[in-house]
Amino acid sequence: MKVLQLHSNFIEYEAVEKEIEYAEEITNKKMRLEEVIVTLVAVEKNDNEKIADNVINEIKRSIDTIKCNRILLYPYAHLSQDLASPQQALSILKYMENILKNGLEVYRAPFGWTKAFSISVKGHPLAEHSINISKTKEYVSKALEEEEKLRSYWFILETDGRLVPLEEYKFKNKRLEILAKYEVVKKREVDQEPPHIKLMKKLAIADYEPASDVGNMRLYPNGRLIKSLIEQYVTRKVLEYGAIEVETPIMYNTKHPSLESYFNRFPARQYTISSEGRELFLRFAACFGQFLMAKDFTLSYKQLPLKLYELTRYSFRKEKSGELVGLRRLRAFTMPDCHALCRDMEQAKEEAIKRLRLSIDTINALGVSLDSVEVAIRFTRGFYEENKEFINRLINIIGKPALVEVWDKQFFYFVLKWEFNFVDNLDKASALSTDQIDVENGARYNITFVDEDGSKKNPIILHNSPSGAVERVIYALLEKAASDEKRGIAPMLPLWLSPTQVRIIPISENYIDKCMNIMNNIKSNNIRVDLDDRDETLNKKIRDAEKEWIPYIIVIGEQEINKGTLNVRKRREKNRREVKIEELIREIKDEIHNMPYMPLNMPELLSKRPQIMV
RNA sequence: GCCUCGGUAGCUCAGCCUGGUAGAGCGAAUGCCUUGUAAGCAUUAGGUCGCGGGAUCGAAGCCCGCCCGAGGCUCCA
Repeated sequence: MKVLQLHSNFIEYEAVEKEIEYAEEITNKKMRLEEVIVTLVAVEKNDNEKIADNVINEIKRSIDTIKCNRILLYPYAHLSQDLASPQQALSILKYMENILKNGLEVYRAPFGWTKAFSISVKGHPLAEHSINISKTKEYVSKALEEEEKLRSYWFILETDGRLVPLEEYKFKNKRLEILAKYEVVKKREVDQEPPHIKLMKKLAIADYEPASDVGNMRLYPNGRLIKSLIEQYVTRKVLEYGAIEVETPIMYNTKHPSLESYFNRFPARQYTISSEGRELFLRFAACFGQFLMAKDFTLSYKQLPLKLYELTRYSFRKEKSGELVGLRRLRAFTMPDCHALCRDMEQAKEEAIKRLRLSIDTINALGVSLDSVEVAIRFTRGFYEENKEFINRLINIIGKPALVEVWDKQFFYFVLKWEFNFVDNLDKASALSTDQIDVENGARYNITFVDEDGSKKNPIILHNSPSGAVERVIYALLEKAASDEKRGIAPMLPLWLSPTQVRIIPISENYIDKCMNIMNNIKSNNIRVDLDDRDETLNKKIRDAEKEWIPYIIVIGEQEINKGTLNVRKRREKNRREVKIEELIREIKDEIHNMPYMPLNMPELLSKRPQIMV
């Protein structure tokens, strides 16, 4: 709604002729008012009573300052390019008139007439005031709306394939029980903040960015380094599995037919932006881009399964503002997204098994581990009846009981979905790795391959994120560290992810040169090493290094220089020992094995570093 | 969106109830100290107390309005 308020000495208008069919019937064609706030109003397409309420509040606010309580509502279409229908506009105008009458002297010029008018506007600074309030259009997918009506049946799937109704199951695993309650009852009362939020700030990994939208984080150098290493590892893993990496746009036209219907099958909220009259939305996964690309491929059954991969930086989901928590739940996040186009259900099932193994390997290597994750599998009853053996294979590989949700009919685009849920220190569950068997989008996006008999067919598509969102992996690692700390274990990140792996501390500035030599030696072995050259006491430097969770601390003084050894303090073992430099390098390289390496993401001298957090 | 809490120095926070010269610790700068495994000492700089209005001789504090942020609830990667 667009409104222009004019504090006037007088206005005179005359209704000349009906402009539209819906014009109001009127008695007084001429009108003159004095000492009045003329309020020109254009009602726009998406306006409703709630918006009208907001406008009324604005109007009242300015009236209070002007101290004039006579007001003329004057329909004035030319304020907007995006008008509501006449019926809608008139009903909202009448609504506003009624509300405003409560306490004000309100007149309304007739709607739907061509009018002649003269006006004399006062000259004071507050005499003219414009108001523009409009609904930010939010698309809510049908899937999201209908999900609420969805009827689910819950079970626990035993590793021998037995499906035990949830209410009959005796839980041996507390976390699985937590996940089950979490999913089924869908309610948890907790009033603490999750421990990873303080940690992500203290370790200078990530923080909120008030100048952005909520759920869009800033990543400090440590966070960028950690995230980059995880991204590299997952990407390498997926490429080794045989996927082809591509890159696709992050925004799409809402009017595209495939997207519009897909959108209505995916339960998520979107960011939308308009540009040159088009409505665009930001992707919530890499599906669209990859499918739109795949439909232009010429494919034979011989080339299937075809695996496409993209690391989406970013995927956007406009979660309700109150749902966003630290690194657990974001509006912009990075997600590896790997689709496999399969010839038929048989091939899809074979491929799904491979991808389950891939996902298990991936989270194990990342340091989250299958042990610290609870599995949920969801499928339609029909799929289960026909594929019991396949589901047995899944649970066999997983090797522990899983929560099962069964739907009577197919509600989403997939017939089966599994995910690994990390349960945190406050018993909150959130999904990491996932895979889905999609039987709709091949046709929806018109992706085709030529089968053995020469006919064109649509592939079955698998949607796998082997690690889940990268930010969420970091969240899981921090929550694990916090839980270690609670149990009296020194918290730390996996060695390959530690921003500094080795810190060298000279006893005094006299040894800095020698330390530089040692540092360069270690660095040449692809180990992240830095040097605390600040003018602080030894104790202070040790303390600071411990606060940063640095896995190896080396103190260098006269003794070490003379002996040619290193005095190493190892965080996890809380001990000190003397080793030769080659031994230390060997030990570290063995532990990192072949996980990715990136150099230090800060100056190697601490004295040259900006101080980021307390 | 709803509920709750919050916004004071670069950071963490005290002061607010009961109005009267704006505080501490950490960090920073400078100097002293030259260190043997989790905080050495001193000095200095640093604030539009989120914004606007009201009542008051006087507001960080009381009243009203607004803005911003966080956590929780529903959900997902």
